[in-house]
Amino acid sequence: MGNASDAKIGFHDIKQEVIRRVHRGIWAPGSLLPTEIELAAEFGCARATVNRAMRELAEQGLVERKRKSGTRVKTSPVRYARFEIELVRRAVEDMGAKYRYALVHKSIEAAPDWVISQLSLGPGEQVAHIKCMHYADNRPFQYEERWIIISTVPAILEADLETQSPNEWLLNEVPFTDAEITLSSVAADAALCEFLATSQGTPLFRLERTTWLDSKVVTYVRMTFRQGHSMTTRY
Amino acid sequence: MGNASDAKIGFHDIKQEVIRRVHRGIWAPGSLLPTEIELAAEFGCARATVNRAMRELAEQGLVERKRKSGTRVKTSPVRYARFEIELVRRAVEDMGAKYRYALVHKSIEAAPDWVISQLSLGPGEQVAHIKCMHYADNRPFQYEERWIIISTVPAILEADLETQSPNEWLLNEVPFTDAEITLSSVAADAALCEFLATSQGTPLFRLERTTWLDSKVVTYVRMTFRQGHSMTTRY
DNA sequence: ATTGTAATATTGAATAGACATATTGGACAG
DNA sequence: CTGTCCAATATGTCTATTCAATATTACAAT
Repeated sequence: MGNASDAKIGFHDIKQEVIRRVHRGIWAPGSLLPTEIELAAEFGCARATVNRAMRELAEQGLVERKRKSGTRVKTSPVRYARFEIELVRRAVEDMGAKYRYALVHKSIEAAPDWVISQLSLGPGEQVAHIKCMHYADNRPFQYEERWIIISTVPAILEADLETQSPNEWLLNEVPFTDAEITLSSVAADAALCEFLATSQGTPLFRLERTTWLDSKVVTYVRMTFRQGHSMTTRY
Repeated sequence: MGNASDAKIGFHDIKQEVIRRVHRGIWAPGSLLPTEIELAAEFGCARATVNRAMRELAEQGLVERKRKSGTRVKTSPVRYARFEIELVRRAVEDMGAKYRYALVHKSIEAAPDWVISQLSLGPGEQVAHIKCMHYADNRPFQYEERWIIISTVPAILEADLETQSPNEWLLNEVPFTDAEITLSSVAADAALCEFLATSQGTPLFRLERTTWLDSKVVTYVRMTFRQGHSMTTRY
């Protein structure tokens, strides 16, 4: 077993120690850290162990690594916050409320100019334009407006969106490789007032997402939440 | 060198293949995956390689792993979006604008009731209450209102916040172990109108953050951005 | 001076083997 | 049937070694 004084040190310990040293200014922002080999010697472990620790610290944004150059402390340490993007159904059910979905509008049309420009589509590209509502305990929770690119997802033409939300349908039917999410704050316009039962100008939280399948746009969606909605994360 | 047909497969390839199989339903949600040893045999690589692939997929939220039980596809695949939380100075400078900071107010006082309750402080806890502005090219960019717990950070009493923003001061002086971030949408009130040069009721994007050092609250801050601000991430 | 090239240092990744740790499920006693 | 204990097993981690990728540096050729 080995006695208490020489407990083996793992990549966790190394991470902690490196973080401590950076915090204490022993390794200043911008400075070059010892090489993996030197650190392995210092900590009395294999280089792979140091490598894993440093790799995770780089992932976390504390340090930057480059082959041959070495590892250095980032000058302005970036913090990341990871938010869970739930399915609306889940978000509602997690609150302990009853979820209900309703399709408001579905049409096949040529993409409007602003959509074409925002998504870099070809002119005259056909899209499915969908509007729908998500309710929590029969009170409006989220208004969703979505454009699905037909040439990427032809199956949407036969999809039944009366009972299943487009998000759930897409999740089951269409894989995607990339996504971009934007969070913002918008004022309720006439349509939003009606659907979200609020008054003109009310500040609302909006999440927009575009998804791609290998450089072809799959869909662009705007989800606007009821008044007072927020997103929280801990780390 | 080996010929082209037997290129070595790496953990990246394994990740991709697992993702593909889950998407295609070959491995259904909730189902148990083969063990690392079996997968290593299938892919013709070492178990450590499979391990890394699966570890990252678990990190990503696609699968769940438990010792002895094995690895299974998550029933409701959670998507995470990771947002970069920059220092305001950086955010402004990254836009190519000139950053300017101004302290608006600093006082030492007993924490107001709502702060005590929100942060679970003891009654009569002393806090530094700070208000300040961040400008981009001399136009308002962000209004910051902050409460710093003196018993956790006594050094704040001597901090010079005329030239350095509290955020930067804290970053250099005080480590923290946990943080909670909340994003929301708020209407501009009288104070916000004045500082952010906007009109009453304008929807604004707000980021709130509480940080702890080992279960002791360090600070709570509310950062409200100018009209039109948004946060974007790609994954 | 500039450009090309080769040597070299450092991280990135894979392998095979070993031990550690948590958890399940069964054997067994009560 | 119930609770306890133990063995089997899958993941978690570490080691030592090898090779690959890549950025830097030095130096030579133009």
